[in-house]
Amino acid sequence: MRQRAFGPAWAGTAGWTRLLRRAKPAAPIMESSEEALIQARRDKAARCREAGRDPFPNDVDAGDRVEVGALRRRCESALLEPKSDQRYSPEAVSALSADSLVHIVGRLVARRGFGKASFLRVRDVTGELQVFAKQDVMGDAFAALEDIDIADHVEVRGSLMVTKTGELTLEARTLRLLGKALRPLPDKWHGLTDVDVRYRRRYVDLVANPEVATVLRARSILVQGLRQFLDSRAFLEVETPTLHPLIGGAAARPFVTHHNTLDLELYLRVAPELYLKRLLVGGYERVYEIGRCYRNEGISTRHNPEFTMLEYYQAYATYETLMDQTEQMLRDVDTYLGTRLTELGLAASYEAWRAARVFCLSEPFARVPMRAAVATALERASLPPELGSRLTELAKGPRVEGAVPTEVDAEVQELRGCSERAQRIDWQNLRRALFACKSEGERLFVAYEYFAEPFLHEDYRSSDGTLSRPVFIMDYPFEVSPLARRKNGDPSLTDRFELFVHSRELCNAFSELNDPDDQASRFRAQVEAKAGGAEETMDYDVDYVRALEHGMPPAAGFGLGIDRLVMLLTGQPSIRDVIAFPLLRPEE
RNA sequence: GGGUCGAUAGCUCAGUCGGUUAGAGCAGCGGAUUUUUAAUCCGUUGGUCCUGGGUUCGAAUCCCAGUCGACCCA
Repeated sequence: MRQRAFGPAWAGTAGWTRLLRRAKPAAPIMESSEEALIQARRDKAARCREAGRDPFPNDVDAGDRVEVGALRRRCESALLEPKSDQRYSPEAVSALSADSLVHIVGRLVARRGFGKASFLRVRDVTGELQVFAKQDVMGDAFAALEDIDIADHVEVRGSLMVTKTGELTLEARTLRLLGKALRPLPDKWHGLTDVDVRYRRRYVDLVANPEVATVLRARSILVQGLRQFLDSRAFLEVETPTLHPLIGGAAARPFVTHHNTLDLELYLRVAPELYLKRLLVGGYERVYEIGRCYRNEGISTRHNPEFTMLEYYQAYATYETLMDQTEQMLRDVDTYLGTRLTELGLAASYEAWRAARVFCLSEPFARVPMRAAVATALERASLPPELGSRLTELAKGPRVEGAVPTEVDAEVQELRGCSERAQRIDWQNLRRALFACKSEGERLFVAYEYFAEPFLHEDYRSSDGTLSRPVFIMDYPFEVSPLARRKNGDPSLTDRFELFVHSRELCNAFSELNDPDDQASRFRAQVEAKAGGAEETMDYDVDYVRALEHGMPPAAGFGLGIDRLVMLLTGQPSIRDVIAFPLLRPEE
């Protein structure tokens, strides 16, 4: 794609130079306002060069550079009460700094000129600091300001002072351009709001909307927190292939690709599961992988075609062990997030996210078998309890909208009238889904999805009733769980749970199926389903069955969508808000 | 896939019932200003009104088709 956009790769440097020369006409033609803005900045860069100053120097001595955040911490004792006002005592600051020179670097984000003086605002990765540039202090160095624009990278050396409004300020002695920005930043007050442009030019979004940078930082912290949690429990982080010859590990449509030398059709992995369990066969008892998975599905506020998943596998554990561990893990990473953000001076963001949460992690999570969840849901909707065993009849109604009402339609009308909640059930799609079912297990799963899942946040509440309580839905039918171990005493179910937080699916885990013969029959069922027209199925993985035949220890496995975890804990409504570069249709 | 809404200056937005040369704020440029906080004041540059058709004496505005996006539903 890149090569098509920029010309053949072999064009080389000469080609580039020609292109650049052509792009810079002798007499600038202002075809648009944007070009004029860029040209003005080019002109300033040219002026710098003429004066012997490189607008893109590479000789910054960062040895004595101080981060703005460190500077503020250093001056913390000079803060006046209340400290939240961020006002400083001039005497205290001057006593602390003792007139020593301070060196900062960063991007110029604001500027207010006063003739022979100027207020600048410089931002580095830790924060922002005001700079006061005065001609009488800087002398000839003051002239450097003429070639500097908002958005440029600069370095400033000077001494700390406090303005009469109490703001900690660097009084500049020298100021140097470190990197010319040829394009302006968006509106300083309104920033960049066009959602499409924000995702396409995330580099601008991050500068214009600092809270975006905080969310992505939170993502990084959460991944770090998950690693710490697992590392401290003797898990081994591993990497398994993302190029798979077979589809396996999840019910999803894959991306297809091709290896030239092997002339091999390959799929981008939909899940790492089957490789991780091969490692259990090989003798590792605890492994995990945090990695990208790819599913060829639609794009929505909850789906991006590539997303990051944590999967871990623990030998000699069951899904019950993992439920306890999951509660602990979520509480631990949330605490870690708060701690780290506070250390970074971002406590306010964390507190705001936390205050806005409509769920609670502190109380024990609910644990509800799927059948019980359906029964409860029917009861809460004032629907007849025997409805759960009449699902086949429900599926028989005509599925075409606007068709002549039949007895079943009349029945649905009656059911809908049972309660306000019964009206909110998506009966049409429920029937459509039931119609496609080929087993009791699938019908139970569909009943759960339509009767219970959308209402979990209403049915399971914190002890004071103000927040929703996370709930483990347990014991999934084996037909929808082709890799999970059957339940002792009820082979129609599996030892599996999914965790829902405020009705959103977050985790999926189960005791692993390690009986190779049972696994083989499950694969066969998948293949039959595919032959029957199902699109989201797994392939029969002969090698995986062979691995199981070598003996896999009893184990439990766990999966968690990292993107969804970040959305949940940082209160982001769209998955695109927690992915730096979400998939978009190409420009033009 | 369906529905709703949207696209006007680099950014954020006005634009009446279809009617003169499409406006404002920010940014930019020129000037004034040595403690500002979205600084202020004076002047000023900048437009493929998403694209293509149509209706009309006349279209940013109305109609049709398309592109892209957001939200909701599937």
